[in-house]
Amino acid sequence: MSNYLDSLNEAQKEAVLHKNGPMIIIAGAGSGKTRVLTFRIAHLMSQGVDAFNILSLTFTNKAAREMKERIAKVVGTTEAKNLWMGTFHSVFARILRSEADKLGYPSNFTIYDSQDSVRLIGTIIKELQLDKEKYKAKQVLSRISQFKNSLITVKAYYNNSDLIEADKMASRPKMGEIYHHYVERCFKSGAMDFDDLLLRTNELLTRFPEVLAKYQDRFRYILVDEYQDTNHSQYLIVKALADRFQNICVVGDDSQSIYGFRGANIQNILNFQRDYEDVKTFKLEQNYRSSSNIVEAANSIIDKNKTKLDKEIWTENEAGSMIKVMRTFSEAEEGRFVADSIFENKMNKQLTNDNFAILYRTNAQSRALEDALRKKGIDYKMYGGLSFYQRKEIKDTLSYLRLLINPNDEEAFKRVINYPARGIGTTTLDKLNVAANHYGKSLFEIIQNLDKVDLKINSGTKIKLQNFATMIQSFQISAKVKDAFEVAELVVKQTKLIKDLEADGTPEGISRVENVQELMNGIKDFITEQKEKGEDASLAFFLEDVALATSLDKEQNDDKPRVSLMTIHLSKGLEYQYVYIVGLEETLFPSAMSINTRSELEEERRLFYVALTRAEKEAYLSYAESRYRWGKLIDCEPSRFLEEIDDKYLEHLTPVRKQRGENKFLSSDIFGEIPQNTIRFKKPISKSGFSKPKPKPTQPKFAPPKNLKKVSKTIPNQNTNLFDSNITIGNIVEHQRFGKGEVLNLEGAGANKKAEIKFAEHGVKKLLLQFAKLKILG
DNA sequence: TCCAAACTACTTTTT
DNA sequence: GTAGTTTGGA
Repeated sequence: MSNYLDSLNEAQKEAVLHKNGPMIIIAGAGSGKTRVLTFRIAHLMSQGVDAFNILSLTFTNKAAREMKERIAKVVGTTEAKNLWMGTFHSVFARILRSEADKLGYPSNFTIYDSQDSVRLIGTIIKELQLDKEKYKAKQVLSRISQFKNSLITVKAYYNNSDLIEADKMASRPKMGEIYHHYVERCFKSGAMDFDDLLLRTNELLTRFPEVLAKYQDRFRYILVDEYQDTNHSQYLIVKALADRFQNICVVGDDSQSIYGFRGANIQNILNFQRDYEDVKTFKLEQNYRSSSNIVEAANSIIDKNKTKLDKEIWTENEAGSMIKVMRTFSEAEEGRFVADSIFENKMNKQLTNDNFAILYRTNAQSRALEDALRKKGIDYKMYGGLSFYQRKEIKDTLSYLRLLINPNDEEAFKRVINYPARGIGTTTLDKLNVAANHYGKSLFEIIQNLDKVDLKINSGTKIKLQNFATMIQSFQISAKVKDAFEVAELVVKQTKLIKDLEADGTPEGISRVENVQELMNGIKDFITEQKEKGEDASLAFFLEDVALATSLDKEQNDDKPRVSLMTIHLSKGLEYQYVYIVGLEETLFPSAMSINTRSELEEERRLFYVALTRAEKEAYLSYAESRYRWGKLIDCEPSRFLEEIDDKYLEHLTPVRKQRGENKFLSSDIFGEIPQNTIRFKKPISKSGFSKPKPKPTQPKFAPPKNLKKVSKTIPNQNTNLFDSNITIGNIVEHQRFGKGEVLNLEGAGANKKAEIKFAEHGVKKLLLQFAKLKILG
């Protein structure tokens, strides 16, 4: 152990060696925080603390796994295994399962993801016959989420006239009612949403003192990573558990608090010293990760924030290159610039793809970047976005599995009752719903007891429902003797789910089949791995793992090194030699939603700080002058954050565009042109560098022609105005989805003009020319 | 009840 | 530009 200590600096060593009592480690970006946490846990164990008595809460399950592995290297695998380590959600889901009966929940409760929650709220809004324009399911959910994270139960809501008044003012007077129904429906379905996992834990610990005492006694040492991103609900859990022994160690960096939107409370870390007595404070201020240019530039940004703890991040690393700033005229050019630059750096420095990351503010930005990388033949992997587990076919398959584990799971039931189609439509489902609400039973209980309820459904439908119930019950029986993979296989076969997808025949259908097969492989891998580790390999646990895995946890194991694409939020805690931060434009980053209050803007600024401090060697910042957003081409202004970095850390790049014939450049090939290289020049120090002087005085030659955007907008679009075009009978046309076909007949005029077209693969269809995007081939 | 075409809303970030 | 929802015809 002692030789490990030698590798630490003074501040780190002190933090590792401090044993008892409350402590806070304020750890700047790249200051070796994970090392400190790892060694601290290892050190505690070497001092005789039992692994069972240590609870360590991390931000992702991946981080927990990695830390466990590192600890295992110091103290041995068997010992490390006994550590309680994971995200708040997964650790407390585990505890809630074993204590579920106290709260009236089944131990096999389902975990609703946001999609399930939104759907349920949508259903409730419909049932209450509320205006869905005023009550947007997503917004309602985020409001309810706020309540839950602040421990405002339905009862507390009704006792709080301020909240009621606020919702009235927002013309949503029925908020309480929706909240009430939502909580009841979740409970009846045996389901907890993400917030429930924390809220119910709090309920468990407050309502049952003996349970609290038990876990207080178990978790004698508690460590919380990324403490700046904990919400009130998490704060209270930690406080309750640590109350007895007060061996609480929180680690965090207020400058990296970026989850305010989901209820994270930066005050938790700012006030930690006030919450506990005799708090020891440790500051890790030396950055080992980044070049000093990057560290200092990042400091110059975060200095603009008013709310923060006092600390000074510094580094001994050499200055390194300037931060490169790139202005491009479109998002497509931005993509090409990034791809070219990665390619260039790879070649010049003989690096593999995994040394590069591209970070963006919103997931929607990934498309242009992916296109550019693909064209350049650079392998990449994208994190987040529409995740595998959120795809329809995957959710449907999982819903069967969920339903057999917990038949009361309403959302799962509704997804699969008529999928694949078995003749149970909305009418029947509505009747079932009415009955379920009337009897206070779940949908599944209703179809199990069709004889006892008066549903006014015909006998044919009744048989279909009974068959469905029987099928699910047979799965349940199989699940008792078979393992998760075998059950899943049975389900996929019996329900003809794959067959249904295969019958589709379209490319999308084929990829859906592949996805389901991929899921099956995933289940297989999961249970083999769990069995090897001697851990829970049940279907129920697989479902929990899926529900609580973060996007970073779901990394596909793949031998190829790949460039990483992700949102800045996801990049927290990671590091790469070369980092590209794209889309530095006003209303995109900072987001238009976050420029109204000081605190929101400060969070955006912290986000930028996080992004920049991911870089070890070089950072590239880029912005486009125009970009497609919500389907329209809009003009963009450079982000204010660019101006906030001291110019002495920056170097401005401009793409060299082909000189010969700007006409060609403006042709429809406009997005296919690839700049061959980049030219570097140091820009004179001037703040106005980012405002848009056009034409740009320094490099008029390279500045995009003023009328560029107009030109690109008016590229003849063959899709519009076609309804009065020269399409005639006998033309061969191509449709986006249906492919090639022959025009058999035309009818109507103007906007109502329709064509009857015989498609090679899809038969004869009648299409409104106004909408059918037809290309005339001859 | 089902299917396909038409329409719409979406884009801030996530456990 | 896309996914999910609504509509209308069979």
